[in-house]
Amino acid sequence: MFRAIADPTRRKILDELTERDDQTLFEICSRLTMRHQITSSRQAISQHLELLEAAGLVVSRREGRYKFHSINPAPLEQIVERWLNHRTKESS
Amino acid sequence: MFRAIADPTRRKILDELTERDDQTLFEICSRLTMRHQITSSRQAISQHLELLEAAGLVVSRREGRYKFHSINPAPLEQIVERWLNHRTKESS
DNA sequence: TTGATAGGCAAGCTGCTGCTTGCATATACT
DNA sequence: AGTATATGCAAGCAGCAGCTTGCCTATCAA
Repeated sequence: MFRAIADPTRRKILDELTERDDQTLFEICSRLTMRHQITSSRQAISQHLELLEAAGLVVSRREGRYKFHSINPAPLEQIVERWLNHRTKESS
Repeated sequence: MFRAIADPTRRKILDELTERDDQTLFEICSRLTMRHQITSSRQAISQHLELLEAAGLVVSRREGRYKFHSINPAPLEQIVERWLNHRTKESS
């Protein structure tokens, strides 16, 4: 999970999914190319998505030949709990 | 900064500094060895601390031949701002 | 001044990460 | 059935990250 957000391309993917949910691999690819000048191949992005999904940061939903991806920022709360919530302790 | 927390040893260092501030390199080394079974050399930990300091997550204070390290979790707020604060917007 | 302690610098090695390439599978359309 | 589209699998490769090793500097104590 920490490794997942260590890569700049993967962070851009999370940004993209934050802005717009339910995107397919090809949508993400084209939007990354258009708006972030990322020239990676489809397979590269696919592998990034696999890793993000394994980290629990992305959830996917299959629909026919399409696979829609959405962001799940919940695992990131670990960071808050671990290092940021030591003075302002609230309900988790 | 994201790369800084991608390494498990560096995360342990942050944990250690969260628990107890103002530690020297040797203190951190011995505590990592004792309590977390980390067998890395002094130089390895030194390099980790350099990276953490470059990321702004650790601040240091020189005192004679000692160098005291403390945690600064502020940069981690970026993560909250970027992906977690999109529904509950509060003053930071 | 000499020795011991705390830390810094730099080169070299190894394993892993991210990427590409090539092929395979599955679904939809006609 | 045949073709196009959307995605998956796996091998191979280049670059870098983390570690070690060896030596150097600086401060303190005797």
